[in-house]
Amino acid sequence: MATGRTHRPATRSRGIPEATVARLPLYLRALTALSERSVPTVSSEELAAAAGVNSAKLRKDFSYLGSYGTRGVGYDVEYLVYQISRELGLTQDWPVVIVGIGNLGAALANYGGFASRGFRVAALIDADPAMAGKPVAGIPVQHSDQLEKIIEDNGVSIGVIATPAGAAQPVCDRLVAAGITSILNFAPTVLSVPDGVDVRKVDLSIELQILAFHEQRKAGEGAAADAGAVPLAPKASRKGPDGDVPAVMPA
Amino acid sequence: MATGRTHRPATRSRGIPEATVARLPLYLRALTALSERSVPTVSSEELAAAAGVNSAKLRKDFSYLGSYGTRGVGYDVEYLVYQISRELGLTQDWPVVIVGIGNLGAALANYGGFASRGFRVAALIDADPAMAGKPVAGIPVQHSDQLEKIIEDNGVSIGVIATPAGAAQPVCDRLVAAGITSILNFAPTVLSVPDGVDVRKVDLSIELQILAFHEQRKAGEGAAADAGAVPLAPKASRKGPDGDVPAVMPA
DNA sequence: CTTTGTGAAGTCGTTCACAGCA
DNA sequence: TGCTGTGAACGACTTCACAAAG
Repeated sequence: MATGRTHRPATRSRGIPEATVARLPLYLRALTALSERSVPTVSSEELAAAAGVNSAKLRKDFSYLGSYGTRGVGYDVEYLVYQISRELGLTQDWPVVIVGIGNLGAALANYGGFASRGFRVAALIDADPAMAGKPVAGIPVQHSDQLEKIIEDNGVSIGVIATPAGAAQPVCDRLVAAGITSILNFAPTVLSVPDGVDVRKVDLSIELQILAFHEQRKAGEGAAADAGAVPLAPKASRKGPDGDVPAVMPA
Repeated sequence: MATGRTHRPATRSRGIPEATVARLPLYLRALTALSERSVPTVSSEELAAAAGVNSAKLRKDFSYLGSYGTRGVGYDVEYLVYQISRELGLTQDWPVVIVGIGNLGAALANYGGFASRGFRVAALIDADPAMAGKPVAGIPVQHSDQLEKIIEDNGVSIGVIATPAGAAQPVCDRLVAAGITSILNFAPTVLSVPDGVDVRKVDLSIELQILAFHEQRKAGEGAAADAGAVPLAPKASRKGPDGDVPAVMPA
């Protein structure tokens, strides 16, 4: 995901597998729900069901964090909430900036899931001067001239990019130059960043395309199920220059 | 990802690895950009760079689709665009419904990346009667009473859930009952669905939490780098009931 | 007797490195 | 000669299955 070399391929010490890290927020969510219902303990089986994974995976995941369970009993909910929160770094406050306050940027600014997990929207930044000063989610939008100053003044290390694709790389470069070391990218572009900067991307249309792939398979299931090469090209070459290649993208 | 058993674990025939499927949209995006610049051919090396992966992976991915390249030359851009589009099922039109027209739902309705890839927003649905009739992104919002009818009338098989967490499972159940077989879930809940229904989820706060995890590591890097157990708990048990466990979630 | 924690086995995915074709 | 296509080696993640602990 991250372009930069970061997640210690060497040093082999307390490395939690990436796949495990990606599931910790899931466990935390399930545990928080249990905590709110004042449930004191859970078994790996119950918690796994609530998080949508299987229990062996969950136990192995937790084993990377330490031995936090009690055999024959299960896990103490409050204690686990705390341990996972700490592991994820959520016991501290993370100021974030959102750059690009269009529909998506505004939705992100309004999104409650951030604040409730220790992420504080420190600033909203947009390139459109007409936006400047207008409050979104109660926070006044600032012009991108101020980008560097805002990041330094607030000690921001996480940036969210919600600009159009074309603006994403320049914005990214400025964020990195200003000291940002983690970026969540919603723009449909590959960002290049120096080593030491993490990038994660969320591409809404990619998810739909993956669903479409599987959906297509379902449709062609009753019919010609497994008759070798189903609708594939003539297998060998078909290297006709082009011209008859159907137009796919609606401009 | 999907809760239901779907992706043929047996039958071993033309199975494209899930990891490859997830990258096809990435390649497609890079190829589309090349196509727009009228670039006729690309090498695996160039295309890999544009898509942000390494070239060996890309070649292996393409090998699952067939032999679409020319040794010594590279890949024909237009031809590949077509092949990948077809493989993903994007040569057909996919009507989708978006349920939950809050900030996020509205942003999704306005998102250009859907329409440009064969996804057509067939309807916007919300439970709030006050929203009914109000146009969002040029499409009038319909009340959720109509949900089943809308799905049947439009032959919709893909649904997007952008409701609050509490409403997601009931909405999901209704979508499935009405014939939806693919769901993109933005609500922060685990959805349970019957076999044969695919669910993919996008959780905005999870991505930030993963970034925070790595960010935390970076901070503690210069200091006590690899001194065994860094800040971890007393290793053995610490099973005190609770009470002194720090509060983590700000209510 | 219940449920965790974990070696060992199994599965999936990535990378290497080179044979084969244009 | 240049670049694709792919077995084979490698590494990461998952699942199994059971010993150990409460």
